[in-house]
Amino acid sequence: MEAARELFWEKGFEATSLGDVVKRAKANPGSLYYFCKTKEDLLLAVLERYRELVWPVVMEPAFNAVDDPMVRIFAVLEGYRQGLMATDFARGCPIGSLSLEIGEAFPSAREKIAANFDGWVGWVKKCFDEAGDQLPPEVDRAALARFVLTVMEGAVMQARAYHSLAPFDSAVEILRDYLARLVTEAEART
Amino acid sequence: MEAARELFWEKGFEATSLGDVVKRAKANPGSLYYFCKTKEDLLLAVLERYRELVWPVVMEPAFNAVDDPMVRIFAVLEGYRQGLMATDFARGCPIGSLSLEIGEAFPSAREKIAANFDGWVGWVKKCFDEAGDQLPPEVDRAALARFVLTVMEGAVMQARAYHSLAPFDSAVEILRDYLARLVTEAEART
DNA sequence: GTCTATAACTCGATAGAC
DNA sequence: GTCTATCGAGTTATAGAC
Repeated sequence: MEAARELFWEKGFEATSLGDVVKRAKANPGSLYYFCKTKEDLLLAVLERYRELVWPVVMEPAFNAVDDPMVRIFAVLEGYRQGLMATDFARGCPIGSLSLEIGEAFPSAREKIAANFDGWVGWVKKCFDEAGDQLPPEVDRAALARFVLTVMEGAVMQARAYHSLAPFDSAVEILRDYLARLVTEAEART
Repeated sequence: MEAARELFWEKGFEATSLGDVVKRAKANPGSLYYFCKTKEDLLLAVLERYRELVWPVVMEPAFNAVDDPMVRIFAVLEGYRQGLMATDFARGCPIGSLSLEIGEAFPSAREKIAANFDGWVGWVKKCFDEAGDQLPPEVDRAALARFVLTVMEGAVMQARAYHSLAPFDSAVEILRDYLARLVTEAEART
């Protein structure tokens, strides 16, 4: 299962054969079949696993490291930046990649992907909620949190295509500028 | 070739077999092989074709329909919105999808994907350049144009995952708010 | 529950006649 | 240049012994 998660991340779903999975897991085809009837089931299990991992792997480090909730957002994004660097752009956001690859092929997988996005966005929304009156009251915290995900996914995609952190950094910088303008506006209001 | 382009768009690269391609094209395996030795060659040809299509398909309609370069940006984004609706979220940005699916598998394809992104961003940058002093002078037009691509890709990804235009519309709305703030700042400066 | 062996099929790629 | 036929490898999935 962990082997499947790694391989889907590295090579994608279709490009990973069940043979690859059993080989990586040092198991046998029969054992895989015992736990998981089809490749689609394996994908669903992997997506469920990712949902459990988003807090300990992506969010918790940022929440522990940074008190200011508005700054914490950028610690989360910095995590993805580190991931890109550590893998030499070979791996970005596994959910984003699977999202576009799966498309309409497996509706149940698509739902689990949406659930993964919801979980991610939920944590970021918590930050914006916690920020309180640092943001103007009329700003939609949920929409803003989703926008952070939007920017992260688009930025990771381009960084991988170019093998360069420049598109990622420049996107984060513009997001930072936008949030700073919102904060400035909230301050001017008081 | 056109058949391959459609199928890579609909199902992705790995999920499309050369058999699918010859069937869609009503051709024979031998003919495909005559023009294109490998599946990777076919992918490169498709990506090259996309580079030619970005102006007539994506940009030209928006450039013809809208004079104001800052408004034109949103006509481009509206085109993607229409595409999502017309295909019931089955197809988004073909380059974005191929980008994440290919990853490191085919370096030459990765370069062509980056070239596609460059082309797209180039047209949007033209709009910002044309906007002149509607934007503050210190704003980096190239980075801002790339940010529009970032937002579009992230927004299309989520719209497809949720089968809903809401994440797309909300991202575009926030982008619109950001650009409006830049314009307001430029006006205040004069 | 885990192993070996393999069925049933599809894949990309190609040879050789026309 | 386009056809038919097919190779050999790799695919998902499974049966049946241990």
